Amino acid sequence: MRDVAALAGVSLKTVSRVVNDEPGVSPSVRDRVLVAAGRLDYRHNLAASNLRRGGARTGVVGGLVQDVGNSFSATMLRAVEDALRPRSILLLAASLDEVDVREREIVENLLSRRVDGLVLMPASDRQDYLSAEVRAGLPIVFADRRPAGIDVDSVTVDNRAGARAAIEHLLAHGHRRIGILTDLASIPTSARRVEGVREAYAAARLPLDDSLLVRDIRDAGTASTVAAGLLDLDDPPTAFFAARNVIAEGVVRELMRRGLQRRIAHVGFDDLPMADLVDPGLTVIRQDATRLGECVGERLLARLDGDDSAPRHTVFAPTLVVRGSGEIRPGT
Amino acid sequence: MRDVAALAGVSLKTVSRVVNDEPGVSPSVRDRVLVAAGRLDYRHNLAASNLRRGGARTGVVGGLVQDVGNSFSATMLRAVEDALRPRSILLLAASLDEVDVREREIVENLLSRRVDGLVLMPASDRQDYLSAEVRAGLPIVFADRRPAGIDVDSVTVDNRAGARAAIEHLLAHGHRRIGILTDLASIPTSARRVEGVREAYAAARLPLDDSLLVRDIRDAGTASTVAAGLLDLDDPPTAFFAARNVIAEGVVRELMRRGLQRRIAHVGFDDLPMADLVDPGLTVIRQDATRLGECVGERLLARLDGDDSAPRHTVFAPTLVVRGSGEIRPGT
DNA sequence: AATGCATACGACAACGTTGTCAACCGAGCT
DNA sequence: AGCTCGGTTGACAACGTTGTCGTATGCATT
Repeated sequence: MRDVAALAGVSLKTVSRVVNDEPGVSPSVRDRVLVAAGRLDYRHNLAASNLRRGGARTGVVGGLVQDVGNSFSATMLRAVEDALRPRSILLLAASLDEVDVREREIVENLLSRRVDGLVLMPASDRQDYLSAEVRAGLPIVFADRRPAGIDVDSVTVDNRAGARAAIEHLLAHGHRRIGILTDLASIPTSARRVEGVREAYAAARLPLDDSLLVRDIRDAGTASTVAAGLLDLDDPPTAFFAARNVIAEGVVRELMRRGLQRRIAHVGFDDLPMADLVDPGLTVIRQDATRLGECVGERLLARLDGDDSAPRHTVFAPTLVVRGSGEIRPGT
Repeated sequence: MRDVAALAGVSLKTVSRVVNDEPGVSPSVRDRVLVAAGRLDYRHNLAASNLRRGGARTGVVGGLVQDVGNSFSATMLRAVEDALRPRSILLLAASLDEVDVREREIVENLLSRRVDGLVLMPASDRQDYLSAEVRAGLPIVFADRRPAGIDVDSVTVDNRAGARAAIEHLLAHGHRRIGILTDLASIPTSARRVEGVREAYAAARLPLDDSLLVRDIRDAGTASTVAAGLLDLDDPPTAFFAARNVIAEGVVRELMRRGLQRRIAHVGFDDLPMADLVDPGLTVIRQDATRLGECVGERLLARLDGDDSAPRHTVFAPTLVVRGSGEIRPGT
């Protein structure tokens, strides 16, 4: 900027006025400055500008999700991005992969960068390390998971009710032995779904065979292997509940491999792009990632606009989408 | 920081030494400073630090893709993120949606923020507005599309060869009327694929019926509609080539709706998560988004490490994945 | 006792900006 | 001629840090 000022024969402040489109600069001077800036490849330094302007906004919010590449996380992030675009707020995105120390590290990093807000799909089980920021009024919105240890906005899905609906659907179709494949037990989302499963059994006054409940499944390949193991039991399940999208994918693959896709029922949690195109169509508990993301974005903007009302916890009800796989009766 | 210094009864510089883990601070003073910092909710300000340290790194790179929510873009970004994580470099992600002014705006914004590098899946047809940055040595890597107007690293797939392989595969199976559904003609990627189609026809000395070539298809719904229109012709196609993942999804859906999925052949470009699970399995030209992203990340790191060799253009060969839908013969 | 030396700490300037305030200029007024 | 006034422009400090250099202290050496 100093060089531009020198080349244009004006003061620093005048260059500042020009790059900020402030009034009170004669057209001829403005032109001289712009030419000089162009010739010197000058770029305005937003960091210095933000620093000088004091507590002003940086125009960046952090978006920490489970996996930027997963369709659920990615779709949600996209919706958040769309909500922020009108204000030209950028998104600093990162994947946590359920690793809690990574969450801590990245959050600290983002806070040092003075992000204007945080969207968090946490990997940790408590987030009290954020309490200073909460006190300071930093906008934080939890996505897909509830905060623990601090009280801030959250937008989640009723996982318990969704899982319960899935199991009730299968029970209603006559199934009594249901293979239940679920994610890391440490993830609250996953824990809630297991609770929903137990609730459904309890409500139906039926016993849940714990040997059919397998936890800590992280990818489609493992899901296939686990499904295979259950199918090889002497008394195999007549139905599966896959508590996450990649798990459902693995189960479908194993059922197809064995040609059992029309004989073993299957309900997934979380929709997959082509779930309606497999045969039979995959019955799922759908959670609308776009709607969730929109709501997260909305909350964040409200907080950025100074809304300091009590934290709001929005819970969306997931919906059962009937497509065929979940309506197969035992012994077909 | 001033407050922390005052509370701890030390100078600014000493606090700076403590927060930066510099040597030469006695344990007792260090403790006093840390306690004071904790009590005052002090956070180190990275922007000010970077400013003072001069041209040092900001630890952020921009990642501009077509759509953060699309599986191809998202998977690629994820791979880039993984490559950058060991250096704790963060990714500022944004979707361009093929809107070229948005690309300009966001890139300018990122440059003002002094990002350390740029990953760009461009929406514009020329990027000469970046030439000053190229001259200045800013690491820029193009993903999935070649740069135009500037010369920087790029990592792409051979779209022409991929499309040609798809058409040759269908021609080899006896098809002569192939419905070709493709994305915006203005996207170079898309244009290359159409070139590949023409090449295949030319090599086989067969005429290409332009009425079967439909461009500017942006989503699965439109793809379904277009496929329906072609199927309703007096002389309908016996095969489809869907030149992008969402288009393939739409075509599959329409074929299934009409129960034609075993009678009309279909080859897609770009894999879909469950493409092997539909019946018949979807034959595709697969491009490995993860591998592409890894390569982009690698190039970026090399440039960040000072590699100033001539720009490298890595081209991956997409592979034909045979699953059934592409091997149906006409008149089955 | 005088010297050397390492260790711990602080004063100050600078990074690239911008808000504040003062200075200048020519035009229009009394 | 002296005045005010709106429109331009510039000097300076400050934002929160850190690199440089200087100073003070304690301790071992001669």
